[in-house]
Amino acid sequence: MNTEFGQYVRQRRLELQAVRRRGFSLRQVAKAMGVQPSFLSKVERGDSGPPSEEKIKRLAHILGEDADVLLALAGKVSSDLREAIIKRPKLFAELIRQMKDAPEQALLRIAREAREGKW
Amino acid sequence: MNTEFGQYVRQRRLELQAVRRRGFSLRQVAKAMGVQPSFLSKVERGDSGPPSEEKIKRLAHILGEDADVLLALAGKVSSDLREAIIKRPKLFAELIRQMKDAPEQALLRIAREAREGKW
DNA sequence: TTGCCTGTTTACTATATACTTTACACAATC
DNA sequence: GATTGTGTAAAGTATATAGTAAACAGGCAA
Repeated sequence: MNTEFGQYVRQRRLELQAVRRRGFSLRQVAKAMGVQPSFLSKVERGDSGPPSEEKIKRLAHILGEDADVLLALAGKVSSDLREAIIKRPKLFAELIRQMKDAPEQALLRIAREAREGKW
Repeated sequence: MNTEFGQYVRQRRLELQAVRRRGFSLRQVAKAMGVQPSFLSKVERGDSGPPSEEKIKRLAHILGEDADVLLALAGKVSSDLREAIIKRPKLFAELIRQMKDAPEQALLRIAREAREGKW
C-alpha cells in the first residue's frame, strides 16, 4: 500500500541491527512498538498501510528518527499540529498556503526567528 | 457525535433561509452538497459525524463560509495544508509548534508579511 | 383534499483503518 | 537434534467513516 514508509523503516532498522547487533530484529522492534511481528513485517514490505500515529511515534523513538518525518512518510500529520491549526484555522491556513510557495530560505529565516522567540 | 459543527451549519442555513427566502431548505442544501437530506439532517443535529472534506467544502461555498473554518469545526484540516506540511515536515512542524504558543499579534504580523510576499 | 414541501426516523451498507491470531519454513545455537 | 530466533503467510476482527434508501408525519397552498 505505502512502500516508501516501510522501505525507509526496514532500511533504518537493518542499519541499526548491523551496528548495535542487539535489539533491532523485526520481532524485537515490533514488541517495543506494541504490535505483532506479522504486522510490522507487512508494514515494512508495504503490504499493509502504515501503523497508527501513536505506534509511528514509538517507532521513531526506537529508531532514533524524527517523528514528524516518519509520520510524513506515512502520509500523516501529528495530532498536536492538527489541533494547533484547528484552533486558529484562518490564520494558519493563510500562513501555510503562503509558506508552501515560499523559498526554503524564507522558511528557514522565519523558523530561526521563531526559535529565538522574536515576537 | 459532533454537535458544534452541526449547530453552526444549521444556524447559518436558517439565517440564510430567513434572508434569501429561497434555496436554503435542508433538502435543497443537501442536494447542492451532493448528499441525501437524511444525512444532512443527522449532521445538523449532531446525530452523525461530519461529512467528508469535499462535501464540507461545497457546503462552505453554499453557505458563504470560510472552508477552513468549517473544516476546523468538523475537526479536519484541508488536504492541501496537510500536503504542504508533509512535503517539509521538520520545517513546518517546528514553525507550527512555535506559532501555536505565540501571541496573536506575532501571528498577524507574520501573516501580513507573508501576504505582502516579504521574503 | 389532493399534492407538494418541510424535516426526521430507521435500517442498512460499503470501504478503510489498524490491527490480531495462528501457523509455517528456515537458520543458528546449545 | 531439540530449542530458540528469524521473517512471513493467511485469515479473521473491531471500529470508524461516510454515507444511502425508503418511509413517515406535519404544514400550506390551490
